Amino acid sequence: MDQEIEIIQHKAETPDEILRIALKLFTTKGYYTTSLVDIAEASGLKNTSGIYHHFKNKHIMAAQLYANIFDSLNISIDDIRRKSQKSSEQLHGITDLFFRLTDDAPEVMQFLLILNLKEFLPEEKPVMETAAFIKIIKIIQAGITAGEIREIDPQLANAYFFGIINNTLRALLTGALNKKADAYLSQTWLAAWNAIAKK
Amino acid sequence: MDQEIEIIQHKAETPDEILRIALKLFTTKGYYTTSLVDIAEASGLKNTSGIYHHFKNKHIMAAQLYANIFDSLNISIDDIRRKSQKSSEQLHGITDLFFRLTDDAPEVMQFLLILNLKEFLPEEKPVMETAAFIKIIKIIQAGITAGEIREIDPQLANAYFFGIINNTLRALLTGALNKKADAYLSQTWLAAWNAIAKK
DNA sequence: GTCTATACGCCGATAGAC
DNA sequence: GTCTATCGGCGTATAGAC
Repeated sequence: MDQEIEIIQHKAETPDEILRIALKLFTTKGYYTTSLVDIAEASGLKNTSGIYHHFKNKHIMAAQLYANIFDSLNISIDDIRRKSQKSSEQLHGITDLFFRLTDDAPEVMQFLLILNLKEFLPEEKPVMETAAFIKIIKIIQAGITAGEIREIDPQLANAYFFGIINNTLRALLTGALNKKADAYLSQTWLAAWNAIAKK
Repeated sequence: MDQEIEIIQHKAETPDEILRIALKLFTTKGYYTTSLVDIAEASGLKNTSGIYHHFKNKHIMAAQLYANIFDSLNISIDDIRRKSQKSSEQLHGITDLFFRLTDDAPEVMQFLLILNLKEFLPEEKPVMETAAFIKIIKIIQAGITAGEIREIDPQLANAYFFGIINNTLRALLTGALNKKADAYLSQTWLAAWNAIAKK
């Protein structure tokens, strides 16, 4: 028992740490209900001035979060596509990723699934037009061509598959389901895949 | 050809008309990005004062919209439950309702599916705890008991079924799918029901 | 590069004439 | 019950000392 240990009030000096804290606040409170004072306080700063040292303004913080999240998603999807040729396995990989993120980085999934991005990032591409999600549509198209997935509008197949996946994750993020995401992974994957699989 | 007819700039005097206009703006622009000046202008008023005549403040407009929408949803679900005993038919009725609303009152579905209500109505019940949605869980539970729906956590079955339904409607509302909602109704109902039906 | 202090604008809200 | 005028406050953003 080391009684000397002090509770260190964590101070976030680096831009990345401040961004992480902003993401946390944006996803729990909302973008417009989070003031720069909130972000400064949560970062252990006395002022908003420190924030302006790293970011030109509040909006650019949101834009950078958007870029970071969709970029890393895009990279992850590239990885997944490289590991396997089959659409079913690629979709399984993406499902694994989303469930893992829900347990390990719920703010990221909140950003993707709960926030109304169009409201505070109107100039950014809608989710479905980002590189990452265009690739998902391509995976589905390939699955249809290969005969793994039944022949329906790829956008519709996407809505069905990720409807089940994302809505389950939404239920987890809002507390309607209370185990860890991982506990629902295998059965939810099956339900989602069955919704679009051929035969 | 009646050349005398003038384009009448519509003026919204009644509280209900103003509320409808506010809903439209909240769902297209967002709650915080919609000012009372915006609402006044869209209502054909020169000032915000007219609005304060009907509503104590901006927040209460959102709260009233919330109450109206969930109340009428609750009533509709009661109607649907009265018409049939079978869970499958009740869920079918709710699916019909949601698709019809998406075509006829997209702002209402936007309010339910796209807006992050917790951000500007933090004191209201989360969607899943409203009377309407508690009844949906009851319908699913009854379906499990009756052997129509397979034996899984009702919250999970709800996530699957309405994952497919709502995500399809989201795709419609955001333009990823471009026909009328009605065009996707029958196949989407089938996909959603198959995701939870026994055997 | 973090502090104090402060400017500036927008928006919600009110008072009061008509 | 709609207008004019205006207030107060909050939140973003900046200037400048240290």
